[in-house]
Formats: sequence, structure tokens, C-alpha cells
Amino acid sequence: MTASEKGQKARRPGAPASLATLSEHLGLSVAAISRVLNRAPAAKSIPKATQDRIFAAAAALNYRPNVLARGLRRGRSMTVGVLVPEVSEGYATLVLTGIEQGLLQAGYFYFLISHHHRDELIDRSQTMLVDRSVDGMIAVDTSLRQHPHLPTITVSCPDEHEGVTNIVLNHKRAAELAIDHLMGLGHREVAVIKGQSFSSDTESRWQAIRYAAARASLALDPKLTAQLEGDAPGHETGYFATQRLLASSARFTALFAFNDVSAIGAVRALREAGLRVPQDVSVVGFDDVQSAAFQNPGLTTVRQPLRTMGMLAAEAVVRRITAPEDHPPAKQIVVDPELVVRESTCPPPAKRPARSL
Amino acid sequence: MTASEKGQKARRPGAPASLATLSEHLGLSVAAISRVLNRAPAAKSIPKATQDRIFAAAAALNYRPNVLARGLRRGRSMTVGVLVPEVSEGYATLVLTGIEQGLLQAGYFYFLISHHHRDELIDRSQTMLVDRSVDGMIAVDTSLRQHPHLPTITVSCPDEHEGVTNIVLNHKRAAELAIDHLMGLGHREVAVIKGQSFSSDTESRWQAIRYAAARASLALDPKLTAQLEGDAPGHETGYFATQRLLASSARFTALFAFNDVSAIGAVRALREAGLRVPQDVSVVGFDDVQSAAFQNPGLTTVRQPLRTMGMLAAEAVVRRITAPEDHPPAKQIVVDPELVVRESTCPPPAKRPARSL
DNA sequence: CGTCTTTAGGCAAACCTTTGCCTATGACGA
DNA sequence: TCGTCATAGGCAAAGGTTTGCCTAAAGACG
Repeated sequence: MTASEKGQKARRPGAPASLATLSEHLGLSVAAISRVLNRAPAAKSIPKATQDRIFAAAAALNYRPNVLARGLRRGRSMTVGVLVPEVSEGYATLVLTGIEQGLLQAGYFYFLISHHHRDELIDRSQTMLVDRSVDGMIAVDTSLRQHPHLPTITVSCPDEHEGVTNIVLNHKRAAELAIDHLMGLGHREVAVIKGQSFSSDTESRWQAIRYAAARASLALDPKLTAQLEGDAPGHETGYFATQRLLASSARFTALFAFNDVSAIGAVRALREAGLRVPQDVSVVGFDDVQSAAFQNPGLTTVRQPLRTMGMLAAEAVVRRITAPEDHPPAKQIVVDPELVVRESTCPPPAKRPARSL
Repeated sequence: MTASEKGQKARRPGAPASLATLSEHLGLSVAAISRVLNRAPAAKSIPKATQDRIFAAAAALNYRPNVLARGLRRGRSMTVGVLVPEVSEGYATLVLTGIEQGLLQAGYFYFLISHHHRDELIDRSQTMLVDRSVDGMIAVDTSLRQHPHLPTITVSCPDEHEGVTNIVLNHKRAAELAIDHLMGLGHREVAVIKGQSFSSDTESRWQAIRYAAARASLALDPKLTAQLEGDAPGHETGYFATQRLLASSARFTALFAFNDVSAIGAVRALREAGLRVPQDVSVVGFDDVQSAAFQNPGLTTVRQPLRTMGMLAAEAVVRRITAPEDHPPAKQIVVDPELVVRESTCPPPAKRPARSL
């Protein structure tokens, strides 16, 4: 039988080669070619010589499988959806770097959506991703309201969902690192800036700080806690929170901020109030974003292994996709923080600090 | 088991509704349903009542079209590929925010790939994106070597490609803003930090600076130019470049850095050398990334409208996809910079600065 | 010679949607 | 009566891949 016997569709020169093109070219059925190219078990009955011919032709014609067709047939799109609050900000982007690396390594692509912490956008994004037939989802610092029906991994997410693995920092350890560092320097009047209410880590971090303080016999003055407000992720929030702290009558020699970005805002507010950092007030940040080291002064901070967390998330979601019922998924994967001491902390001033109001 | 399968295919309760499900449900052909749901012109012969029934059933069964099947049939995936050097860094992420907004608005999703300026990764990414059958591409600060065969928009890209629209800053204007600002303050000894050789803007920016300097009769001492080195995008590069400037024998009262991130590194290097910013050396950055305002001192910088550039790119690529031969695409879209004066610039010291070596 | 197994692959359904072309019925005018 | 036209949809191919099941020939074995 000649290859041309079948309703020969002339291959337009521009069009990419499909299995049909190869089939026509080789005089073999598409089925055989597909099996060989995919190294399917059923291809073992096909002699080496034929297999070589097939591979050679695929290379010669520059055959690339059509992922849409393949995804349709297999029910796998090799794509996961990634939900982040914001793409232009330190925390999520560092996690994202890890996610990207982990996913690409495994051959997955990802759709990125940023939801700016807006609930209805989160909901919509979730269904849009399902509609796009992603194979799984990773949500970073995101509060999922709909229970996901897809393999899902969360990073620092507040709410628990059946079957969802959450990748979290060891908050207890993190709080201890910061509090013990400040106590060790001699600080006894420590102000704390909590995160925005929508932020996933806010509550657990705060619990951990209270625990660590109690353990170190440090009294936390309620007047010395402020909270980030507003949904923008910028430095301003820390700036204003610090101004509120300064406006209260209580004095403090150290400040533990919710994250580096707000710590940077805090430094500015302190400075504008005539206080030197760290001589008058020590400041500890959180996260260790890239610019933390290059602040003036260099920011002492609790480092989260953000890239690692992203990679773990990627690996976990891939595992969950490819081996769904392997073993019941872990509820949590806990990673450990690390204290990075730079220049924004030092012992408290010997005398009462200048500001005493 | 039940009467539900009378030769028809029983709809498993978990499976999503397809057109076939609706067809069975309504007693209409899939073709009719497809046409109505897509408001195809051919649906105009179908009476309103039937159309309503179809819409109602689609809503009731929560029908969502399968994007893979649709993409396969239509040859449109409603996805574009976005190439950025790095996702954890100020410049690209701001552009990305704009891109995201523009694309989602138009119903497109995007695959994000960061290539870290590695040529072979750029090449691979390009073909991977084509293999993923994206409808178009946006490349940010990326040097494309393969000529793209897809609708493509570039943002700040160095090389020209037939049919590719490049979105660029008005570098001439940008350089004038910075140089004129410094000259106006009285500076005559201005150091310049050029970008890495791989960075797209490096060459055009440098040309523009030379032009603006000449126009303002400012002599640029070759000993007072340094270049960012290494492929990491962090502050360190600016730090080391500034150290090299300081190590040379020439003195300067102002420094114009390639971008904000390197300017921040520069400030640190200057400070470590015992120089005050801005009293001894004024520093001008570029980009106006989010942290520029919250540096200490606040960074005077040339703002690029990065979000806008991203949105323009998204809109342009969508236009190119949906109306390919509308009119020949623009070679360039030029956007204008803006000078943001903060605290890192002031008149030069009256006497020779402390450092004179 | 008959039967079984291996080798070498083919057929066609399935995944789901879109779309070019077709039919059938009724109304209407000439 | 015939032709035309609008209405109301249906049929089936196409898009490219994967996969369960099949066949046909050849060799092995008894």
C-alpha cells in the first residue's frame, strides 16, 4: 500500500507537522507513531529499526505534539494555577521564584493571577483556573473561601481545607528568635506591629510572639502594639502604624515589625520623629526580602526561606497531581526561620531615650 | 443500573457538563447549543424561547466550555507567553502588573517564564511557548535572538525584529531630566553608572546621557563612568560599581545610577566610604521602584511609567492577535519619563568634598 | 499439521467544540 | 401548481492525540 492511497491532504509548508504528517511520510499509522514517540509500553513490539525511522522523521519534520490536543485527550493540561496577592511585592515574588523553578523542572507551566486580597477576585480566579483546566493550584498568602476541588497547595494560608497541604513557617521559632535577640540585647520595652487582618500570617505570628514573650518574661504593653492598615502592600502602612505607636504615650526601645517592607516604613517614621535607628530604637523586620540588606541601616530580620517554600509547594502539587492517592497528603509542611542580624538592632540607650513625652 | 442509561451515555455525577450533556438534556443537537451559547450569527434562526431554554440549562448544569477543546478547534488558546528576566525584582514586576491587568481584561491568561538573561534559556522558552500554542508573546527587557513567528510585543528590548512593536522610554528626555536637574543644582562633576551589557536599555540610555550632557555643556569624565557587572539583579552590583568609582582618582559630586536598585547599593557604598548622601554626593536613580520613596534618604529618580508600559504591551499584543492585518504594526511606542525629586540630591558642597585623594 | 505465542502494527473511538453545509417544514407570492 | 424564502435546526467533519482492542503473519512447540 502506498502512502498516497489515503485521501492525501497536502501538508501546507507553513503548518506544523502533526502525527498525520508523519504518518503519511512514513507509511505507518498515527497510532504506532504516537506510541513510539511517547515510549508507551505497547511500543515494545515495534522493532528498533522502525523506531529509529520514526524518531528520525520526527526530528527532520520538527514534529511538536500539540499540547491542546494532548491535554484534551489525556485530561491533563500540564498547567497549574498560581494565586498571589500581588506580583510587585517582595514576599510573593520570592516564593514565586521557587514555584517557577519547581514547576518548570517538572515540565509544568503556570497561570499567574494576582487578586490583591479581594475576596470576589479570589473566588473568580479559582473558577477561572478550573475552567482553564489547570491540573492543580498553588495559593500564596491567600484566603481561599471556596473549597478547592483540585490538587491544591497553599503557602502561608490561614484557613484549613480538607486535603490541602499548607506550607508554613515555624512561627513559634521565628518569634523566639526575634524576641530572644532583643531581650539578649537588653530591651524590655518592645513594640509590635501586627499584619493586616487579611494577611494569612497575622494571627499565628501574633500568637507566637505572645508565646515567646511570655516564655521570656517579657510584658507586651497593649499600647505598644499597632496593626498595619489598608490593603496596599507598600511601606506606607508601616510608616503610619509607627506614627500611631509614637503618638501613644508609651515609650519603647525596640520595634518588631510584621515584615521588612513595613519595617522600612517604620524606620522612616522613627527618623522623622527624631529618633535614631538603632541607637534610640532597634528595629527587627521579617522575611529578609532582597532590599533588607541594603537598607540604611541594614535591617536585622527574621528570614523566611521563601524560595524554598515555593519549591516545596511546586514539588508537592506535582506529586499530588501525578500520584493522587499515593498516601494521604500532609496537612502541613513546616519550614524553619533564621535570624539575620544586621545593623538595625543594638542594645537600648543607657538612659531613657530622648523621646519620653 | 437506573433507567438513566438507555443506550445513551450516563453522565457521571462528578464530571463537568459538556455540550453533549446539554444536548441530551434538552433534546437538541450540540451544534445548535454551541451556536446559541456563542451567540454565533447562525443562531439567529433559533427562536428566543429555545435560546432561553438553552441558556437556562447551561446555567442549571453549570456548563463551562472546555478551553482545550475550544482552543484546538479554533486555533486560539487565549493565552500569551510573557518573558521576563526575573520575577523577584522591581523593574519587571511593575511592568508585569500592567501586563496582567491588560491581559485579564481582554480575557487572556499568560504563561510567565523568567530567563535570567541566559540566552539559551530565552531560546528554549520561546519554542516552549510556541509548543504550548500561545497566541502571542510579550518580552520584557529581553534580547530575542530567534525571530518570533507569533504576534510579539517587546518592552525595552534592544534588537529590532520585523513586525515586532517595541515599547520604549523616551531616553533622551529621561537623560535630560536627570542631567538638567543636577546641572541646575550646580553639579559639574557627575559620575555615571551604566547598566549591564546584557540589559536592553544600557546602550540607548548611555547614548542619551552623552547627548544630554553635551547639550548642557557637561563634560563626562571617562574615569567617572562605571558599569554594572554580573548577572544578578541585586543591589550589590551598584555597590561594587560605586566602589570602583571611588577607587579611581577622579572626584565627583553627583552620581547618576542605571536604576534604583543599583542606586541603593551606591548609597551604601558611598556611606561606607564616609561620604554623606546628598551633602557630599547627590544620587539620582532610575525607574522609581516602590522602595525608592522609602529609602533613607528618599531617592531622587527618573520615573518610568512601568505599569503603563505593561498595559500598552498587553493591549498591543491583543490587538495584533485579534486583528493581525489591520494596519502594519508600529515599530515603536514611546512613553515619557518624569523626574521625581526626593532627598538624595542637593547642591554640591561649597568647598571641595571631603574625599579628594 | 495444528495450536500457541510473539511480533508488528492497524482501526476506530474518545476527548469536546466549532462550523460548513444540509434538510424539512411552512408560508407566501406568481 | 410551482418556486422562493425564512425558520428551525441537524449531520458530520475537523482539530490532533491517545489507547483499547484487533488482525495477520511468522515462528515455536507438540
